[in-house]
Amino acid sequence: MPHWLVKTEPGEYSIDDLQRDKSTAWTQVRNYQARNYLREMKPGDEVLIYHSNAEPSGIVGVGKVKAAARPDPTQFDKKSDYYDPKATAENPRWFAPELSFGRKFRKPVPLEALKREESLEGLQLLQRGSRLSVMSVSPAHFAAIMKIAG
DNA sequence: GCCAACGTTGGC
DNA sequence: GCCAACGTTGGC
Repeated sequence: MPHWLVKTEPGEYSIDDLQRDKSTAWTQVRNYQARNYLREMKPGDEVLIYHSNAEPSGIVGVGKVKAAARPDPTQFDKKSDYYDPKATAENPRWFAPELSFGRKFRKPVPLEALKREESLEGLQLLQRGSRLSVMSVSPAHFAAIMKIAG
């Protein structure tokens, strides 16, 4: 079973917001590689939640895919910053799965700590210049992160 | 199809 | 706020 990691800026939408909402449509992703990962997500898949531009940035908890990706409604909303004039109802470009809250780590695992872990070598998040906001995580890396988080 | 210019991400 | 590293756009 694949595992995933999604980034979010806590000022925009934090894991606390997800906990409050119980689940949310993971909208507003506008990058093709990330989009492709979102479309691969299946109900039950586990998803690490990462806070970027945070103090400190790091993995703060875990959620679960509740429903596979459907067209992201923000692409059709002319008033949205995420409106995409090239997207149509027949041919949507962007997709959003429904993610549900799982648990919040007692202590976040900061990026600094992730970098120090030999067991996390090769993790996409840690690759130079990696800016992807959605990525896959190998079972071994996922297990290692859960172990660090306690 | 190349590539310069521009925009964005995200750590620091 | 800076800036490296990418991604995207658009002229040619």
